[in-house]
Amino acid sequence: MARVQRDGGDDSAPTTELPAVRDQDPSAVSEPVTGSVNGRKVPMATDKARAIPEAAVARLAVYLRVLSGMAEQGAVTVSSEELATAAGVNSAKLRKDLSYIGTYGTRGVGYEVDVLTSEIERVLGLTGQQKVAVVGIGNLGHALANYGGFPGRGFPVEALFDVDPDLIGIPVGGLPVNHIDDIPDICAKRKIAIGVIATPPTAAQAVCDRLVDGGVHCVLNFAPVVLQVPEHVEVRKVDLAIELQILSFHVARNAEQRASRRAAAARASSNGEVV
Amino acid sequence: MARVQRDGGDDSAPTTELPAVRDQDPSAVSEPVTGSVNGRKVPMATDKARAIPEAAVARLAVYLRVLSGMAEQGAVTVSSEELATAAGVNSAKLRKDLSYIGTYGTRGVGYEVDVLTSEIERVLGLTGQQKVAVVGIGNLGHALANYGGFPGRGFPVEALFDVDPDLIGIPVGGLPVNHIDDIPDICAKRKIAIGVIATPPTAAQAVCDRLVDGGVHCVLNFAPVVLQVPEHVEVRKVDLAIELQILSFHVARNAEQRASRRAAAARASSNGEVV
DNA sequence: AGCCGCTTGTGAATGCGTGCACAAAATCCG
DNA sequence: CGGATTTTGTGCACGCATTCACAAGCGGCT
Ligand SMILES: NC(=O)c1ccc[n+]([C@@H]2O[C@H](COP(=O)([O-])OP(=O)(O)OC[C@H]3O[C@@H](n4cnc5c(N)ncnc54)[C@H](O)[C@@H]3O)[C@@H](O)[C@H]2O)c1
Ligand SMILES: NC(=O)c1ccc[n+]([C@@H]2O[C@H](COP(=O)([O-])OP(=O)(O)OC[C@H]3O[C@@H](n4cnc5c(N)ncnc54)[C@H](O)[C@@H]3O)[C@@H](O)[C@H]2O)c1
Repeated sequence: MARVQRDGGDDSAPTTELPAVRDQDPSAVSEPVTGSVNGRKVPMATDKARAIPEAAVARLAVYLRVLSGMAEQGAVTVSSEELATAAGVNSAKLRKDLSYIGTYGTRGVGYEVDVLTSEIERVLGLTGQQKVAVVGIGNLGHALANYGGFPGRGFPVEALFDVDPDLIGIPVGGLPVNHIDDIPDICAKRKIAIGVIATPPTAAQAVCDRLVDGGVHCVLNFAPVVLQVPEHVEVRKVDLAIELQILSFHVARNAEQRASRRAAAARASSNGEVV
Repeated sequence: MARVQRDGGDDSAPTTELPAVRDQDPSAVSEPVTGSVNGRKVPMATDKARAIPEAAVARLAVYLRVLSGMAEQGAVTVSSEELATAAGVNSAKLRKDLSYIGTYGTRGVGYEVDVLTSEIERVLGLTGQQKVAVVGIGNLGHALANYGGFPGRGFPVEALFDVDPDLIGIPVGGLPVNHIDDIPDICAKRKIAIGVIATPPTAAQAVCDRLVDGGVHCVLNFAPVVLQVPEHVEVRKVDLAIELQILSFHVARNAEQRASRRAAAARASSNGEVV
């Protein structure tokens, strides 16, 4: 059963733990069927030590960016309250998120900006550079290849691919475009860690397969299709049409809410309720 | 207190409430279902009728796209199992998602593709067109303005804005670029529903404020900053750097997992365990 | 030194979301 | 016509995530 795509918009992740990937096999194999008798946490995970909820990981990345902004402004320490407001979250949530990665705060004072920064970077695996390849150098691919924000944050774009003969060899953002047939070779050779798919939807699955052939374990997919990948490959998708549709849903919801609230207000104007 | 940005990657939504338009209406309105009687929970929403979890909304949009693909291939009915696999989710989850919007399936048969399509469209508010404005016509803004996938899905791009004098008046994707000072006017006049921000981060908040001035209630933000908006405005963000960092985290995690698994395997090689 | 105020870190409660498993419905078939 | 078969719709239980609330800890002030 191939692992499916993890929506960039959703969440609800099973807390990326280091789990027994196959099935755990405790001493005695329990009944596969809803054995409600789950004993207790199987010994297993010798280093189960950290299991950071996926939702927390996403927020840690936000904290990191906010922190870097604060560092630029000369801040040395920061309290959970400040950081939380700047990141747009609840301060309790922020502290809990930070507690997943260790105890680096000083009670009564706050966190040291640079310490916190490097600890988050460590946990997110940002200590080294992760090389990126972009496939599909069209409208979007051009934008991505030219974007300075990636190399600036430790994600150098080190390979470009397309199928269009007119593009092959042309430099985009200082890097020549290669043919997609070379994806496996070049990715393996350059140790590409992350593949970005910006091809038309029809080509996305084939491109993804080649990336996987080239040893790429992480894929960021802009094409509006659900990619099938082997278990060890992590896919995130960015689907703008879906983002718009979610917004659209809120428009509809609000409109109707307003409508029914008007009705409700009219109906229950006698009460002193304040909403 | 300003409402904060809702991460496009997160979720954890308080279950957006739903219209519950036509459909059956149970004679007696049941008590607020989950109402734990701790005194606190105010009577609240009189029409709390149905609430669609935000996560489900995102998936409904995916189902919709899959359905449209199936319709093109001439499918008339589809089972929850088929649709679920195509959408990359569990079939139980899919059925539960669909149950939020009503009961449109036929037991033993499945769902009629066109019925399901239009019902989802109705719930998502896709029956009409939602006009979109793009602000910041740089690398990314150009790609967005030229992208045919938006108009094709009911989201016509009807205004472009930038601050660069060299760009003003130039048509991009068939639409001339206007100056950002005209945002409020033009948005109000053209009834723009959704604003897309593709400016540098420093300009994003100011641009957002102007969009709100122009009556825009929904914002899709590509700039890596947390926007502060009034309560009634819905913001979703797409942050590519954060997507990459999340992937990076998984690389690190997997590496660590592999390492510790090797160790564990070596340590426990005496057992007959098979991994 | 000792107290006070501030902030962290976390136990516990609650709420959501997911997935299982099954009853209810509808069709098919003998 | 009744039973076998298929597939929906959902009650239920579990586990993750969020939030509250507070004790523990630290620095500074007197
Ligand atoms: N442009 C946007 O703003 C935008 C927005 C949302 C989603 N998307 C999605 O991103 C993807 C790319 O969009 P775009 O606007 O850049 O499209 P585009 O047509 O401008 O570019 C697609 C590029 O992919 C190349 N290509 C085609 N087949 C290929 C293959 N088999 N292997 C490698 N490359 C191949 C084409 O030569 C072209 O250069 C599409 O899936 C689109 O749906 C784009
Ligand atoms: N290009 C990408 O692939 C990419 C990827 C991830 C995130 N982003 C983000 O998207 C945003 C845009 O990226 P880009 O690569 O298109 O940048 P860009 O520099 O190419 O384009 C920015 C555009 O915004 C315009 N602008 C500047 N100030 C403005 C203002 N006050 N009001 C209106 N317009 C203004 C500029 O004139 C320019 O046309 C940035 O925030 C960037 O971080 C881009």
